[in-house]
Amino acid sequence: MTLQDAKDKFIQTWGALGSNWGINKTMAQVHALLLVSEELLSTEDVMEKLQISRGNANINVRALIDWGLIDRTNVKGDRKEYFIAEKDIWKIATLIVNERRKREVEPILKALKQVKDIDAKSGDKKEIKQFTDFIESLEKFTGTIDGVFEKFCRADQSWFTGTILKLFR
Amino acid sequence: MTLQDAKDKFIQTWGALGSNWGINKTMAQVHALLLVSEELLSTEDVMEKLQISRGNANINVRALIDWGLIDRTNVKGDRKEYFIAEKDIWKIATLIVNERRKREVEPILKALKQVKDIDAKSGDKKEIKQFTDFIESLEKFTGTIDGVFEKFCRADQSWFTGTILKLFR
DNA sequence: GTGAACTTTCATTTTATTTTGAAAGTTCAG
DNA sequence: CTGAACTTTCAAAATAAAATGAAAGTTCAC
Repeated sequence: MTLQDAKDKFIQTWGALGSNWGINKTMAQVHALLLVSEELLSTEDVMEKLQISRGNANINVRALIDWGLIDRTNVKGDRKEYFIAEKDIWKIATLIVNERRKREVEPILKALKQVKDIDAKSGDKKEIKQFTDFIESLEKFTGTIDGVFEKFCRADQSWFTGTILKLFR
Repeated sequence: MTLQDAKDKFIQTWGALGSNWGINKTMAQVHALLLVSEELLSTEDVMEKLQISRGNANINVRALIDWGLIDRTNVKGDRKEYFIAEKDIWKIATLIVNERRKREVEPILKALKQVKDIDAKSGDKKEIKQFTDFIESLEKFTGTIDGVFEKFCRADQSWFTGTILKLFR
């Protein structure tokens, strides 16, 4: 396999993986492309290398910027925008985890809270308690896991590898 | 809001959440329905309560059984199959994490391994090293995280709350 | 064995998500 | 200002994913 084949294959694979994780295929592919590119790439370059339309390239590049996974740069004497990816795996992971935390945990907790507001007359007392107990255990669990991930994102890698990993042998 | 409204809303919410996590909407809804049902439900019941077709109900119930999230039971004097959900949040979480680990980590590692087999003549030596170094850091990271989740799944809740949670304050 | 009760399959239809590309918007050197 | 270079938007088209339901398959009491 040539280096180019390997890069292409990596881009395809990363794209497929993205789909399993709620990140769309093209966004993941653009990310992968930038991860394995030495040089800065413009929207034009992304369009050409992945054979996608201008709109599609623009939207996904923008999303990656929102997530903090890539940055805009400028090249002197050129009006085009160029993009570069954060290459440190630890940083990539914390950016992704943090972004999903922000987008998802809040709505979950909000929905669970709403669902606990039940008219006492609407059902058997025991049955209502059973339901609200379940929802509360879900709320508590969600909060706990969220806390762990939040700390994970704020922590630096050495604390994690030094302190945490030992416990997970 | 009546108890029934609350249950319905929970089912809808859980379904929407599922979509964000690579679990299809109906599968998540069937799961939610069984989570908030006191009694055993048959395929027929699931079809009726969620207004879905027999095929759809069957496929998603089967998937939930594969994941270990629900069990089949039999009722004496009735040939129908009835289903019941595991209700302990900790168990639910570990079942899901473990299932996704099994399904996803193996393919990732396999793909990354393949992509490292690069013909040395196909590119600048330094460039090849840069790429394979990156892939290796990804492999290492994936393995580490996988290990953490594996331990998480095997651990019991008290070890987690007692030992781990303290470190994540 | 037989057939009623139940479960599974899968070609077709429906729904949801992504992509396209042309047009509108923005920026800035001259 | 002006217009060329570039970026963003969005309605329509294409693609992908999920649901339907009728038919085929299975099981088991009699």
